[in-house]
Amino acid sequence: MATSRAVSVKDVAGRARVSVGTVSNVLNRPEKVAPATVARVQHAISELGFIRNDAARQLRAGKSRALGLIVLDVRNPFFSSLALGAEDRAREAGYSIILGNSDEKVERESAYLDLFEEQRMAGVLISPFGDVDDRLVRLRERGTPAVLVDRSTASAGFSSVAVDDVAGGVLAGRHLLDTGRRRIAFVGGPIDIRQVHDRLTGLQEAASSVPDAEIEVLLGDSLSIIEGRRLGDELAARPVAQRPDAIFAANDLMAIGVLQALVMLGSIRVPDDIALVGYDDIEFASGAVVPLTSVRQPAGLIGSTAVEILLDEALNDATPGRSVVFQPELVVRASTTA
Amino acid sequence: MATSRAVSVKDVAGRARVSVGTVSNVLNRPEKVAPATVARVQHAISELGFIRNDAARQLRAGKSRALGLIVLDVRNPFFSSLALGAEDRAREAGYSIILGNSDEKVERESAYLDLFEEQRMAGVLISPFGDVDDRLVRLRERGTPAVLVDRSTASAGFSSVAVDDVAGGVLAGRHLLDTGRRRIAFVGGPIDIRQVHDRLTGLQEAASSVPDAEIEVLLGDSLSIIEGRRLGDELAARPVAQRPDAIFAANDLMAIGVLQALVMLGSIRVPDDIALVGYDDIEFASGAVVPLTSVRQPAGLIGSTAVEILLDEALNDATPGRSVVFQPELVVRASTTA
DNA sequence: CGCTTTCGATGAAACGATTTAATGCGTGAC
DNA sequence: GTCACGCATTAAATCGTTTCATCGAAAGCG
Repeated sequence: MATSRAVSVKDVAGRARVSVGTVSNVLNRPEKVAPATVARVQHAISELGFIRNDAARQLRAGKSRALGLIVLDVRNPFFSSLALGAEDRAREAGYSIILGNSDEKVERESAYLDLFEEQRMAGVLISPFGDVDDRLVRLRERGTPAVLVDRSTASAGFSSVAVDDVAGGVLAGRHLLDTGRRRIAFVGGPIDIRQVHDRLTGLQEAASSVPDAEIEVLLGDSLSIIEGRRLGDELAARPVAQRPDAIFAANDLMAIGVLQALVMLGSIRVPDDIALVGYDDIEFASGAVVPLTSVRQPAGLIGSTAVEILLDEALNDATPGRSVVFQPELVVRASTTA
Repeated sequence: MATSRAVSVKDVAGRARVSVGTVSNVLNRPEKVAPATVARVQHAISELGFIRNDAARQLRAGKSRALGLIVLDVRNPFFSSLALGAEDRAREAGYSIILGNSDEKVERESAYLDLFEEQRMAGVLISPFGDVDDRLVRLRERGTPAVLVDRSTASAGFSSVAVDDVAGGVLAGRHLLDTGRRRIAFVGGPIDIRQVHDRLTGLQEAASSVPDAEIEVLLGDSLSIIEGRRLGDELAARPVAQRPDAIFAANDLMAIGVLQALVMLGSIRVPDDIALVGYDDIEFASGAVVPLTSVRQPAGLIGSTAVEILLDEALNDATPGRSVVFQPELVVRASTTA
């Protein structure tokens, strides 16, 4: 490597004939420095092509200027939108977002928490999969606040931003029941994912007021298109009499998978034979084979609100434990109405 | 804050009655330390809950253990998959990925490059939007190699991993022509995005051998569903005689938008009235209103290969300028065949 | 003309880990 | 009994920035 040794504040100071302290001041509070000196230093900076070393800065500061975000699945458009909302809000405040993908796996989730801990993140946003309360408490003790996204029950006094998933489940269930469906299958992922659990609870709640309503629960390994298709295939393979007349999928990814299994492979008509409701209202829901009725969540807003709260706790020592809950909204499309 | 001051190697050393150097050795090369000492130190570490400060480590090392990845749009499943492939490969090597979203904007792209430069990234992967060659050259001079993803022409001697987009365009074009289409509209985004340019070039190349083939070019502001829908609406609003009989969209997002405009709003039949080909073959393509014929790219493989090359350059000083080009593959579905 | 402010700039001391050259110590060879 | 050697450990230097106490000079005031 012909790379010459990196240029530091020391070099800049030498070139501009000032002390390193002054260079630092020019960088961080130029108003405290005489205009002529500022100009001289800045000239030296650009002449030498000086770039501030963030590691040194962080070491001194004891804290990073980044926020960690751990989501269940980056490939889910709901989470990409959430991440985008978070990123935009963070950037306004001069922070950046480090995105981690737990992929619904505890080891990966835990590995990212380790990483964020080593990096002394200014704060952590997490859509938890495993039981991370202890980890988050430890982080908080070390001065890194955490905010739970997409989880309404504020465990261990953490702030949270979420959508009322039980209400969402009720919305979906009631809609299906209102349109005359009685045998509803819930197609979900791991039940220990809180979202899955709550949406199912909402569905059951809606069904409890309708005497002849039956609910069947099918759980896959993950909330993905593939798993949706697998469970859809299972349903399609049944004799007609044993099929449900409606399906509520835990998210749109699964719903799209189910749709593929029913309509494209199983030649079952949606909604005529089976009605279908998804969750999240991702952009692709309206463009599906049969446009999907879905429970909409304001993904970007969740992300930006969570960052807002997190920064408030990180910068202003705001008390944690705040809990923002958005209300979901049912978007009716062809998959449930003729 | 009741937060007690952070525990450092010094505290661990004190507790284990060894020097800080030994603690560092236990952390980084335990085999150099007597087993009994290792045990004692590790015991102290867990007793005190010591977490290594990455900033200090990096400062000393002069280099981060992270790779930066800048993509045009995280919400595009193609890029999420690419990012996932990159992340997996990086993790195997003990590196992490910092994901940046340029959103097809030069300022944001540039801001991420600044950030990565300040962080002394071990390497940078970028799917470039603006003209970033100068920036990348500067990074390289400072010891941070860069690999271009999704861009085949290796500018300024950088390595690159991409798919032959011209070939992809030819594939799409030839398929449409083979199925009897003659008036083909290309629906794309900013033509200065290389992918858009090359895919169009491929289409034109395919058309050049068919005398009565006509190509019309419609360019939107971004490669998104929304823009696709807007351009689709434009086409749908035309009198029938002035409509094309086929559309090649620059990516699946646009194709899905076009599809929504044609089928759901414009009641134009696909493929009967107009055939449609997309690009990327994202997971949602097969589940679209009309399952989409698309040109498939191995997104995850592109990501992992790029990381592989990048790490090779970063760690082993491998010579840059390597260029890996994957061949695209046409996946035919209902949007082009009855 | 002295005395106090004010302003700008300085220099040294952190921050927390890694790395090096040096040290102590016991062992085996002669 | 001395010397050399290998091994485990240590002490000190280092990375590049920020911060804080300090200092000098110029300016304001009576």
